Amino acid sequence: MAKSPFFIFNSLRPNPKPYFLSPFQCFTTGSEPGNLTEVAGAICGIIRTRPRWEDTLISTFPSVNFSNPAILNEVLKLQNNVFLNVRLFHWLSSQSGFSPDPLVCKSLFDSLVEAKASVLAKSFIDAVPQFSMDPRSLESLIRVLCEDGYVDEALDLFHKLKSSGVCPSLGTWNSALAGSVRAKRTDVVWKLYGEMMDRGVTSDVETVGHLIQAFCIDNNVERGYELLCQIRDGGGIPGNVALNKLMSVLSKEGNFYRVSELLHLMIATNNNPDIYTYQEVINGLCKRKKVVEAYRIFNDLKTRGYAPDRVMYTTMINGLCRMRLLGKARKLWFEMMKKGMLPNEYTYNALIYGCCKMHLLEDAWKLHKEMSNKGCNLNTISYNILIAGLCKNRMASEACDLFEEMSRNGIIRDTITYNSLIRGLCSEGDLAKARILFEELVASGLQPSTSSYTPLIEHFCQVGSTQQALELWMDMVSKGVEPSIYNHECIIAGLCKDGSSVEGMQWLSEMLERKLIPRRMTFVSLIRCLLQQDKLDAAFLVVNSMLLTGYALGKSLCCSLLKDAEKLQLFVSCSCYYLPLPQREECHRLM
DNA sequence: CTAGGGTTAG
Repeated sequence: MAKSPFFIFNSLRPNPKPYFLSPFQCFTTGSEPGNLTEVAGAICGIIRTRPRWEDTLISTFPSVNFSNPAILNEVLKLQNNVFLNVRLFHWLSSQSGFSPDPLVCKSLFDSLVEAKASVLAKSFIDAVPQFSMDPRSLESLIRVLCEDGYVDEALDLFHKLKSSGVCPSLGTWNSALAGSVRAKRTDVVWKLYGEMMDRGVTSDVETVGHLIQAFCIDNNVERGYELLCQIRDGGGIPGNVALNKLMSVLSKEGNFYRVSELLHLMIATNNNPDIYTYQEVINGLCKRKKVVEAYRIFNDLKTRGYAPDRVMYTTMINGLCRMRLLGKARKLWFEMMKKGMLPNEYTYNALIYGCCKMHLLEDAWKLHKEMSNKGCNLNTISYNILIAGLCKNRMASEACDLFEEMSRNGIIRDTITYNSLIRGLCSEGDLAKARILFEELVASGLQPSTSSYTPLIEHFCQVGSTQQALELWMDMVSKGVEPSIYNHECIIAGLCKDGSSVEGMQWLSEMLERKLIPRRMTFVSLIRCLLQQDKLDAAFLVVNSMLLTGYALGKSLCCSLLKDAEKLQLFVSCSCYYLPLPQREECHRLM
């Protein structure tokens, strides 16, 4: 265990001879193999025991010529640690007079690739450009880089190979495509595939499988499906990973005709659907609110011998919770535990969401505590679910406590966190606190969304602070956030409340110009406001555009208008041409 | 020994 430098010197002392040889004489004859091993061992010892061996190595071994492949190879072999070896190599390279041996470079590089140290191997190549690694080694590096998700670096190597006139094997192309798909870098997928085509590489089913997945990532299921049909007609079928991905997208977009077609195809070609496949089907059905169907399939699978795993249970529990079927969700929760599967953060989040939806905040809160006691990873989403649930149930102050707990636990808050709280505080009338949170949202560098402004604008208008709402509007526009139809309507309602009916009309006409269709209520309140101020002509103008928008007059509004029957008659005779027959009849009847 | 799946507001 004596690893001090003194120990090394002691062990060297009996045979100091080599240190007094000139660099060119040193270990070049092979006549003293014992010395070579011994010195290499001493060098390794220094490197192993001194964290800053770079400072002393040369002065300790002044006569050792590290450019000599025999000695360097011996050191590398003895040291048997690829990372230390590379560090030594890079350091030597920075010393003047060092000229690395090509074989040493190759063996170092190969050991890096073998250790799957993708980044180090790539930077090794970049640092030692004078050596061209052989194409087989480069191809292995491409695979390792892709496994680790460094697809740009892999692409760079493809170009290196290309410039040296070598075309990689299909396996290398495929692994690069696989890595790019995994990293969701479809730009790289298409670039690689384009180059494959240019160089006349014949692709196989695996290639097609990757392309199908890339189309799915690009939201282009149609092309993915087409590709599947093509290869099917040619007698091939890609693996289940690609098919399941296609299934996932088809199912989420509700194309259940094709989902079932794909299931049949899988069965017919002996690519039997697995739990991943059915999990995608069930998830899609739930997303499309066909939870009863999903639940039927889920139970069906169990009787047919499939063993749902935790993800599948969670998906089903989540679907049931979304549709307020909390009882069934709880049943599955216990069933899952009985089978020895513990709920994880996804499962907890699903059930907490369900409890919130059913206004069972005690239960939700209990689950939240249980979750953190059991060491589940509480993340932004778990907090967001409970915060939104509390806010919806008028428990904004409890939600604020959770908000504080987040920062204590080091959980990042996102826009949704803030938006939920702002909404909750506004609906309980605490506009001041909501406003502070809004400022905090902006100050923390998050981009506010339409939903950050909506509750504030809505409630400022409701309490008669339309001016503040208008300021928020300006802020919104200046930050490039698109106001919603509802935002417009709130402002109009606020202006009416303030008696600013003319401004209200301006806002309304701007909405109509921008083809934003207000709710009927917006027209009605503006008309009532104008009538109250005896602005009859203006009121009739608004009535006209309301009818043109396709809303009926309605009895109570007609009664208000009938107070000035003469003008109503004038209006009706002018505008009935525009009206659909039932409304025209309604007007005449009311006359 | 291989890939691939699930969660939040309005």
